[in-house]
Amino acid sequence: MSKYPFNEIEKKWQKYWEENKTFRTIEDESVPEEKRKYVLDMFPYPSGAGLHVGHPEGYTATDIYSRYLRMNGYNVLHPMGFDAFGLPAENYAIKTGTHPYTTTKKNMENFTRQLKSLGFSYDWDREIATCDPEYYHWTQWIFKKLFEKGLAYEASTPINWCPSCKTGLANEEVKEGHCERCGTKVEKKNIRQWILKITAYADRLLEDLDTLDWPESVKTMQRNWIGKSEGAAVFFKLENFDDTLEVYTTRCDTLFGATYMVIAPEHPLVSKLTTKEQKAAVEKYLEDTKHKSDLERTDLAKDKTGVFSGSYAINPVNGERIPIWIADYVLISYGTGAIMAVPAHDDRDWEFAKKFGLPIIEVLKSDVDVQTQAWTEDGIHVNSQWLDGLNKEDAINKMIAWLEEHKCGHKAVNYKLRDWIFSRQRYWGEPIPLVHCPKCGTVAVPDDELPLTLPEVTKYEPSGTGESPLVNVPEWVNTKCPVCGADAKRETNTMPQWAGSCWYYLRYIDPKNNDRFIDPEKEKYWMPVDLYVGGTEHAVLHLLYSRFWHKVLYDLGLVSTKEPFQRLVNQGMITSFAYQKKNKSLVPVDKVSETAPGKFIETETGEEVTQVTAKMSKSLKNVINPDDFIRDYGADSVRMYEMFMGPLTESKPWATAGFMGVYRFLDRVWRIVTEKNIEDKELDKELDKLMNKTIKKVSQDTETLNFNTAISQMMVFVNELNKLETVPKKTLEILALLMSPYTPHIAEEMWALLGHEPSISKEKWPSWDEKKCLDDEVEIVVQINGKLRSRIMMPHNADKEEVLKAVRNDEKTKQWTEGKTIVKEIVVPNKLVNIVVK
RNA sequence: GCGAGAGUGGUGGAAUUGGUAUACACGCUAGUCUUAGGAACUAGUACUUCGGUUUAAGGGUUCGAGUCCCUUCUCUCGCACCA
Repeated sequence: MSKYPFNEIEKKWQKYWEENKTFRTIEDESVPEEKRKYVLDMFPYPSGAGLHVGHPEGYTATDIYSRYLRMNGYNVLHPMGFDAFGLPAENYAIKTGTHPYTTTKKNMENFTRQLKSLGFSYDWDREIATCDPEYYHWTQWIFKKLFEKGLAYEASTPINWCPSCKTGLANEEVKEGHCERCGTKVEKKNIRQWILKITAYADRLLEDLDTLDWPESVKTMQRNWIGKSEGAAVFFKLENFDDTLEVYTTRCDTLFGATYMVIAPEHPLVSKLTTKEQKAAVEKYLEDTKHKSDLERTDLAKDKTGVFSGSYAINPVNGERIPIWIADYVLISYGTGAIMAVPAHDDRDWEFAKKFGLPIIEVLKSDVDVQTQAWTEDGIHVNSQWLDGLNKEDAINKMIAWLEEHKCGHKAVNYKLRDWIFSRQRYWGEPIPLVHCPKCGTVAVPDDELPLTLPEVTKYEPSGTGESPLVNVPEWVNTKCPVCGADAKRETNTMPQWAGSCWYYLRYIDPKNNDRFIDPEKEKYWMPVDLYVGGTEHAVLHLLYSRFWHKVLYDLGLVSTKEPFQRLVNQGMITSFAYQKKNKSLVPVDKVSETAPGKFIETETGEEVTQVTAKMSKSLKNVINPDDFIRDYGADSVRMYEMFMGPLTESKPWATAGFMGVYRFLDRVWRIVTEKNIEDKELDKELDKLMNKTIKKVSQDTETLNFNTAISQMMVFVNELNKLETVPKKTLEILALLMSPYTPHIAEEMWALLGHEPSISKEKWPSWDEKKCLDDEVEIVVQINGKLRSRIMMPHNADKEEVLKAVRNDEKTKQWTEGKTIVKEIVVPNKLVNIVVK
């Protein structure tokens, strides 16, 4: 009995594919346009921990799809690379002095080894790394395009600042108000930043979502993130000042109910509006809010706080004096940082008005007493002079017309989307290719000086002043102005990690081009990406940023499509089993024993625990390392199990027992090929039918990415073959072809054992004969009043009368219909008959 | 609070989109075998008082509902004082 020698087989074929460049892709012009496909994975950050089980899930899915397409005559671009700038390598450098490139390179080598050990059919000649100067040359070049178009600007903006690490942090590096690295409470600090004007593209980013084949959930998240809202700007004259206060409102029709105004503590008019009497109180309030974190400020459950400024505004519609308050429930970052408060019809305003004793005026007919609770539903206007009796829509239109006529307001649109803070005070990122000249201002580094490479530094630690470690390299910072030649200084901020991933899918198309970022002919050949598979965690970051950059490139005529990723599929997360006590606390896997099927206890205490699914974590001891399984059971098993677990898009738990089932399946296939009699003989009718049905199901399910059910069908087919004494060679050839996208190593070996030349990946995908998939005789289900009562066999496509005749003669049916009146007979061809009786 | 999605055996999950619920796999039970291997093979495995009953709970539409509609509950994810 020979055991399935996966280790030997897998090494052998990986070597073959590499040496023969089996998966090298070229832009073959003879392939018609509709036969060119670009299948892309989200490239990984090469962390020190190596691949986790989530990586092979998405990567296997695209690999199966790519191999399937190639066998169906498509020219497929399927590349891989590394998102190689990133904080872990830099933090490690701060701790140990090891250059981030050294760490990153080592990790990339490890990732490459792991990816190759899974047998993915990437064209490795197209590999890229975002930290490679040949690559970031063009990241800098694209940044220059943004800069030249006026889409990059400098501003002083408050950012998250860790006083212990002496550095600014990205939002994603702040966990619950504390520094992810050292746990220190994060503060706000004003730092000079480079900002990209993504808001200029808000409308197009929103509208073009409709043209994409993306999961509805991701589109919804992007829509919410962009957060377009339509309303009006209203100008309020200020009492005692020759100035106006502008607010944004979606309900300008409730203007008659505005009883006070609120401006954010950061609003530029705060000091001007604060009267002498209120000065002390306002200053104390500003000091208090400054120390609150974003989390504390936006916590819905907290009490409203605020302070009266001492000044008044004039309501433009009725000339009423209304007090101006300062409160942190109004955000400076949305709208104008000022609101008109209508406490009768807004929960937040109502709560604030109650706390500070401000008047509440009903302007929409309410079912409740607005003095005791806010009415936030619709209603007909009251107490609103010339709006009384109107509905919401008509009142809004009439009010906007009035405001425009009297020049105290106009229609306005607002977005939640803010401009993208693009600079980081870090070393390990792309240098921003700009020079600050005292005479010429900020000037771009000329194209022939790109790439502007990172200099060597002795210390990776950021300077204490909120600047990047690059400020400590005077010979790099001090330069000449490219325009006038005067002494000038380089920009020392670097780009965020998102920069490199904004356009990497374009570089794969032309990865070695030293003259331009992409050859337009090649770009036209492959773009857009036909299938993009990755996790859902990038729904509003990478996937929004890259759409933005792509649209800028499109406007410059540098790419031919409006959108980069035509179809997006989110793979589900692979979770793990964990065990939960009655009090909902989780118990590590190694502290639990199974006493009976489905019964688990905590070993030490004997307390009953229930099996639940949870994210993999070190503390729960339920982390699965794919390397272990590849070593012990082979890459084909890992690939196939991850596809067999369930639908690609669902999150599902890793069950090692289930994994063994797939391993046994491959072992069984191996034994059939190596131990059974294989003869070149005709298939009997039943086997031929099953084979054709299998080809059909596997083809259709692979096409639609329903890999789990395709695998089920292969198992059904193999279970049947396993019963045979002598196996027809044809069936095994077909099996090898069907398996080859899923388990390419064993399929190549089978193909060779059956006497064929490699590589099976170059063979044509098998086709099925629809006629052979049909059964001559079909089972017809007989229902009486919708309940299953009998089954009869009928020839395929028997006509209605024939079927009914047979049903009436059926003994069991007779028993159920005897003495009753037949009201109706429904016949579904080849499936069922339903007789309704009384 | 708002938005999106999901609830099917002991477990992961099928169900040609309104037509035989539980395919395939795991686990379990019994047996055969022995190179004792996370082996292989055979049979069984939703519940049942054997009439029937079952797709989170209840109601509706229909000849017929896991699938469509309404109500409720639970879970997951995202956003969250966005004026």
